[in-house]
Amino acid sequence: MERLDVPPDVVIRRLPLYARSLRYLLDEGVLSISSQELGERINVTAAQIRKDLSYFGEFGKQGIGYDVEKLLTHIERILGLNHRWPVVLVGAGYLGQAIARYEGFQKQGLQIVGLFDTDPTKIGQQVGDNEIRDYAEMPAIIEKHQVRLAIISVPAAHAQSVADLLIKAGVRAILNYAPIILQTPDDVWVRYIDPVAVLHSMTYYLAREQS
Amino acid sequence: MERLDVPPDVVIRRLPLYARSLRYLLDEGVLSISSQELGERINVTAAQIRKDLSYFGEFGKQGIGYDVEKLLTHIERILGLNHRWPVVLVGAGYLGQAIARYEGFQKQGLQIVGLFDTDPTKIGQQVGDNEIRDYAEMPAIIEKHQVRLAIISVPAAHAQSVADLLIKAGVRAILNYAPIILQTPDDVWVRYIDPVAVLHSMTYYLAREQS
DNA sequence: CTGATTTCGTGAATTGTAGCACGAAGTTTC
DNA sequence: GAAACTTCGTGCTACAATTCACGAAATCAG
Repeated sequence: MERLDVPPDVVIRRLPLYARSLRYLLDEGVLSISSQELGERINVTAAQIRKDLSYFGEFGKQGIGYDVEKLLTHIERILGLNHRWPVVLVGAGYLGQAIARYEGFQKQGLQIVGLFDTDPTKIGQQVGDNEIRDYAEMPAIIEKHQVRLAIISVPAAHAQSVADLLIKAGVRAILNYAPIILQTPDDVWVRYIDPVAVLHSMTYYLAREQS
Repeated sequence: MERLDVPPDVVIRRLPLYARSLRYLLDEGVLSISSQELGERINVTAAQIRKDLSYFGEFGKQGIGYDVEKLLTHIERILGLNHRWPVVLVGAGYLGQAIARYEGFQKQGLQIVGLFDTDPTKIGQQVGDNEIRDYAEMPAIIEKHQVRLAIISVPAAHAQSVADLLIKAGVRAILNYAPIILQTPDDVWVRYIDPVAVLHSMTYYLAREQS
């Protein structure tokens, strides 16, 4: 039976973790895996994996499990990873440069096609494969590559105005490293990378341990 | 009435966001704020904020709202942010160095007391206030500063063994930037920073937009 | 070929989270 | 100082997510 329900966002967020684990398994030469075993690797229950996948079809075989390569292909197609996604990166400070140099993006279908900063002393510098450009060039680059995905790594004080610029130029999804909540239209997706908040949530538990 | 329920983890994860917003409000000179207004700033409903806070006490005043400074102090105390937390950072690649140089940690009560790498050419180099040290010095530094919080920014292939070392030396909470799920004892807290997974969950929606 | 075993997919039950809505307590207006 | 407002804290309800548990389908052992 095909499911017709819309998959909840929590499920969508787990799919990339399944995909990554399957990539590692493929590298290890594992051909097939059960929901049980996969779950142990990523600390998720077997039932959850089976239910999550059931939103998209039937990919497993009773008594056997899942064919690693096939399931990976399915999940990548579901996530739209069967083609490359052009991404612009705004903010070329230490963090922005580290992001620009990280091969993990390029390897996983995310191609940084533009790196921007306002600092005139930085503009023109080469960072990995990218040259740092002025904000003024952003709309043209976004148009040229049909970019819909952006990463913001500018100081908090500038993040909102950068987001506004990006959205005006056609960006529909933003990954924001700046420690501030962005106000955006309903049809724009925003997610946050917030290490300080994450650490602060852990200090809560550490503070309560009997030491 | 005092609540006796254990606050769920989702609530604990939101507290740092409330705290941050209150810090901004304090800087802006705002003295008092309603749950409604605070909610609008961080895209959370007013009821949720009130309910979250009710796990810890009664901090507001009917008809008025919350005293910004007082509420911030309360939340910081709840999160254990009334004192500094020593942190070790393992992995001094581009990302690790960017993290080490980010002032946001130091400003928010997180003090990096050790920066480690295995690369002999890096050891001894200065990165911001920290010198890159060999793994061999980790246990001593962790012991000396009573470190319980660590950040891992090494390649995925080494993350698990680094986590094992850290835990053995006394670390109880880990923020992991490596794209791999760590296997740890139940009494160790682990959280992940995973920008590729986050971007991949957004490509799902982008791939489905009528273009 | 039969019985034991494995593992999937999924409805049902359980657990967890968020939001509503209202009494209470405070402020503001005139 | 009374009436209109504002806003909190929270019991209750509705919604969402997770886990259980079982029939079905496949494999394996002898």
